[in-house]
Amino acid sequence: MDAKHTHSEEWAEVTPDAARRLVTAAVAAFAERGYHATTTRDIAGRAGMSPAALYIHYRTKEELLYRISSVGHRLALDILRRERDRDGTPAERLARAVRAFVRWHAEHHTTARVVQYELGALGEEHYTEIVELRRDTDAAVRAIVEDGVATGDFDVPDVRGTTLAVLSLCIDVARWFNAEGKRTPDEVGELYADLVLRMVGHTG
Amino acid sequence: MDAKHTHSEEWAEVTPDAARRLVTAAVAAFAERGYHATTTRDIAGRAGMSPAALYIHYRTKEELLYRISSVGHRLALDILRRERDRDGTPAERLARAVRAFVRWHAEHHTTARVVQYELGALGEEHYTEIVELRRDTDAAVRAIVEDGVATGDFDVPDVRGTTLAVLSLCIDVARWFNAEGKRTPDEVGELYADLVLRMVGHTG
DNA sequence: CCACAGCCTAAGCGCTTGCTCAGCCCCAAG
DNA sequence: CTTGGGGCTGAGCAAGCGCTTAGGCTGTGG
Repeated sequence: MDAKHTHSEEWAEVTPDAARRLVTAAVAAFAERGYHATTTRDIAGRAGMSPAALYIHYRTKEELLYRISSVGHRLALDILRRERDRDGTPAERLARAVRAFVRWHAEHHTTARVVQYELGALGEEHYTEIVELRRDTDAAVRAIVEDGVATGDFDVPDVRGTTLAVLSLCIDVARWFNAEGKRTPDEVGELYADLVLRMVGHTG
Repeated sequence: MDAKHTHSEEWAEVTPDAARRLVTAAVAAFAERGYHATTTRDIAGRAGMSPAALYIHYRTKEELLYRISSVGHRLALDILRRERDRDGTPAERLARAVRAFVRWHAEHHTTARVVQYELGALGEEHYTEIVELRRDTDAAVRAIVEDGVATGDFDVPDVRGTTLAVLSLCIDVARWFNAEGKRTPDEVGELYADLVLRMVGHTG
């Protein structure tokens, strides 16, 4: 997993070029209509190829979804882990983590939508693999919350429940965020960082 | 819209009996696999009928989804409006509204999942009709938040954004709630009411 | 020049989909 | 008993699905 995750380089690790074009086409289609309502012909068409070309790079349509889900989950997890491991007070680290995590979900809301809401379409083996990554995501946020409780900076009666709520809140940004709306990803990140600090009872 | 919305009477307004059996069968199937992955044969089978019987009560599969979505949205909206209009301080009213709204989403999480996450499969006319109900839902919560700001009980810099976040948080319960999990709907409602009061800066 | 591997397409196979239709059963009204 | 209509089924249609196959380009190494 590389350092830069800018918008244009989101799928840089997917090669060759044709395979990457298929991934971006599939993300657009899955986000718009959902996995099951998307046809392989639609994906191939958006990537400028014939339907058969898809099967040179991916064995099935589900494998395409798995690639997207796998890369997406790893990107999101890396964002949280990076902020968890940085210096600063628990409040600073939690605020930074939420800001970055929410910004990613807003900026890449099409990718995030597929990653977060199309899990159920994965095959059994792929699904259990992804669930593992989601447990790690939960653990990363919980670690920061627990640090804040230990130092006395946070007042959290139910750490697991609050962690779940924080993640749920941030993830759901992918569902409602609209690029044509009036809020920028930065603004949403800022608002949510403030709300989450309130949720953990940070008095500042 | 009637007073009681207990588990067994959720679809009491749908008649005749066969039409109601189809609705409950469709809710189960849509919640499990999603609208597009569910076949009319599966729905009819769960309701104990032949595939053709579905079309005596509903013109299309989409109309079944619309019925579910319409009834579900109205039930959820009524819960919020009832608490909005009751007596009490803004904090009490907001806490009660969140408790009841979250409890409904947890208890009826299969219905809620369909209602909240399968909107996109609705036809254009039905979709715009449902979006109207969702605007009303947002307005109901916002009214309570605004009351709290007016009385000085709440500290909310961004009313629209905070309202959006509160609703997003509550709605997402339908996605992750698991009936076999360790939290009861009541416990989740209690936790969430507390978290939401923190989000609106209620000092108590 | 040829050989060959990688990438691609046109055509289409087998199957499932949403939905239809002719006709049956059952029971209340005449 | 006859009539008629609502609720239902078995059979099946047209369309669209995921995916496969046979074969054609194109560029590189010998």
